[in-house]
Amino acid sequence: MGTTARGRIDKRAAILDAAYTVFAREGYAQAGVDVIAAEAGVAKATVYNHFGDKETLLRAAFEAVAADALARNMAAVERLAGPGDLRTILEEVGYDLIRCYCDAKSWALRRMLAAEVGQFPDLLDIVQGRVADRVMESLADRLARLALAGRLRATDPLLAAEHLSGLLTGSLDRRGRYGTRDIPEDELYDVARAAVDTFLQAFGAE
Amino acid sequence: MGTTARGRIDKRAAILDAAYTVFAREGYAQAGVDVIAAEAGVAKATVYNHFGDKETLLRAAFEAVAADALARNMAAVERLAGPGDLRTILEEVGYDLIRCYCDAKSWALRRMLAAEVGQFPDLLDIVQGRVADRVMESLADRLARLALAGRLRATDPLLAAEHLSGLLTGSLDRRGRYGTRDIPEDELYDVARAAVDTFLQAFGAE
Amino acid sequence: MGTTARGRIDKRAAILDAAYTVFAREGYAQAGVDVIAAEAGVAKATVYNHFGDKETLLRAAFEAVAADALARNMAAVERLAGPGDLRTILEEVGYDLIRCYCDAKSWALRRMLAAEVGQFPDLLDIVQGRVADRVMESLADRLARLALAGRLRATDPLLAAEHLSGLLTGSLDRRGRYGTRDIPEDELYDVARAAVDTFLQAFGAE
Amino acid sequence: MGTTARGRIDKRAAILDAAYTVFAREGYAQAGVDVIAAEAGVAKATVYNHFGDKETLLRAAFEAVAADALARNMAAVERLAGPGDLRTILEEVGYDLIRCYCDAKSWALRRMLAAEVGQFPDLLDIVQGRVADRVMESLADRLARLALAGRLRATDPLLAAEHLSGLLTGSLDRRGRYGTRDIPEDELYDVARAAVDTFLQAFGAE
DNA sequence: GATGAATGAGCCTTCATTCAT
DNA sequence: CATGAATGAAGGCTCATTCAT
Repeated sequence: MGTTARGRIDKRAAILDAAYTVFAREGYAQAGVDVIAAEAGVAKATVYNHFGDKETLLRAAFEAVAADALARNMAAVERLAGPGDLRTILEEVGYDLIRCYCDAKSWALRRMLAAEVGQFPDLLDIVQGRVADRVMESLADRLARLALAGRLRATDPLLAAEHLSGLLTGSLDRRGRYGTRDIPEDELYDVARAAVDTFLQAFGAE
Repeated sequence: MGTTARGRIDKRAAILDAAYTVFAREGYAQAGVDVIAAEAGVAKATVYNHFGDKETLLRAAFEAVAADALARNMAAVERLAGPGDLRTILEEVGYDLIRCYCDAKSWALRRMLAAEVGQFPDLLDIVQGRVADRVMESLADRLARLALAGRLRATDPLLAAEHLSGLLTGSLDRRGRYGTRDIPEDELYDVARAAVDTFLQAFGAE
Repeated sequence: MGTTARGRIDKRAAILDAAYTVFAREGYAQAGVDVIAAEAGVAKATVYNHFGDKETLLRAAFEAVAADALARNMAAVERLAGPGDLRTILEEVGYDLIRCYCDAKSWALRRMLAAEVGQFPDLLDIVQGRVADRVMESLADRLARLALAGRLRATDPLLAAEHLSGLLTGSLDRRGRYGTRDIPEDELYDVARAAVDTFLQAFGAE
Repeated sequence: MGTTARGRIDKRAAILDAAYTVFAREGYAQAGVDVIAAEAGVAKATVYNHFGDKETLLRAAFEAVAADALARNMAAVERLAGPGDLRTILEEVGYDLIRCYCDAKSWALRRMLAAEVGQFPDLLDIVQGRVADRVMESLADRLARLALAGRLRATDPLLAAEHLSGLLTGSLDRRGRYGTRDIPEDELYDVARAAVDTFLQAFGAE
């Protein structure tokens, strides 16, 4: 009994994992439900028992990954509160955010979103509404507190957040070739440092 | 006489147009060649006579759109040379670049690239190698000349170009919902102005 | 319980049967898998579930018919062992072999083999290696025993078998118009009798 | 003018040749008219200008090859009239007939006939009516004359012809693997000698 | 009469989905 | 609930044939 319930949950998780892996690897349309089932180690019909149809499976997989991405981005942003040298902190947070952006699952999330936004516009709500917007708001909050504390120039904090974000990620699609190339760690750090440098030039106190 | 050749060329162009439209609307995998043929007003076999297979058709459509995008981006960047108030010029150029970025075909180009880069890595060479990189280099060239002329702070021009670009486009995916929402013109202008403002704060002379 | 397995086996057999019928009637290339599926009373995809592709289906159908033909030819040849008047026995065996040769499925087998040997050379191994050669060897064996028993002239038994076979079947392609005409039973018997007559004239003891 | 007519005839012959080559190589159904046209060095439409459709082209090619085969078989049979040692003559004629049978074009003719007799029964009339039957009748004629001359036992000459033919060709399908293997010359000669030996044993005078 | 381009029908194969066990 | 088998609706591609030059 407990075993069964466990088995059931395990299977569900295995399917979700397999689905995301296969969707990310082959794209939603090209991904076969047989392949997902095989990768999850279950029968094809079991996938349907759990998720009803392929579209629902996509959404479920999206939600799982989006939740994970949200948590990791939030954790990065929240470190902006602490004391210490502002440039150093910003560089660390920036680097962490870049790392989140360049995570394989994040690349896949954005690629799949771009691919399917036309067919499934509600995926945007999952990714943007539940993740990107919240992260951006949170970042703006922290920057606002820094401005209040006199450590940054006082401006529209949302704009500052957008610009920091743009400086950090603006070159990553090109550098990472849309997720098909792994950017070396030190290159990532250079990107973060340069972005923070420009950001502080523009938004630094005084 | 010329009619035949014209007719042939017209059909080829019509197919390319239709292909891009349908690919952009439905995604590469979901797009049916029959639909493309119907939209182009030709028989399905004619599509195959011209392009051999669906994949080649995708590449050809990509190349056509990429060439167009290149031309329009280049035209925008080249205006950076002229005389006049630097902020004003930058705002205009920035606005034009944003307009290029937000063109329906450009959205589609990036979405399709993201969607299919896993299956067709060479699309990256078309879009990035032939367009994005060149535009960025060209932008860096112009910024370098402005720095030489003492109108900008002297720094790595490629970095400056990347940062300007990041500031301009960093928020557009979110604002434009990956191309599914039309951003009003004045919002675009605000974005350009804010980006240029931050850019000049960071890279302005003095 | 058994019903499912039965059903599966039934379907497989039905598909094989239908495939052979349709292949024989229309030729491999012209035969549509939909037609085969319809004739078998299953969905087209079921054919592919069982056999993977059309080529494999052809081979499977060949093998089934070849196995059947082998059994029937062997049964005929094995009767050559018994006692009794040699001429009578030879005539009966000869007649049976001719009947095997003129069976509708045998005509089709040879026709399809001839038709497709260029594209699928391994069909030859199925038909010739597993059937024709074995029957010929078996026939040679029996003739050898008859020679040993002094009932036939002692010669190369394989040659004798080939010649008996040639005498029996040499005129059948013409008479049966490659399987498109049914040869009357008594004509078949005449052919057998004449062949045996010539055979005994050449290979009879004394 | 003369040049044009010549060119026209040349093209027609080239198409017929190419058609037979391609039909023989790939089979009627698999053979593409484009391929035939390419092999003939003309445009596809030219093939249609000359022959109307693929079926007619097949018939025309058949007729050309059948006429050639008839001529060569007849030439072989006619040598049966001459003086000289009967066994020697029979062996030579038998060998020649076997050579005709094993000619690449003859294999192809029979293979294609077998393949398409179901769809185009009239091909049988071309091959059998115009060639096989006539050759057999002609052979029977010669054997009858030999019997009249006391050099062969007097029997039904048509039967004798059929049996000689069966002895000669009975093993060739197997030996030549339906035309996919070249039988060495000396093996062919052995076959002829053995067939004639058995034939004379059965039908020799006295 | 010869050609290049266009066509429409058809065919093999795949795949999301359902059903019976 | 998990599974193996079955299905129907497409979809990419080919090819015999026709048309305009």
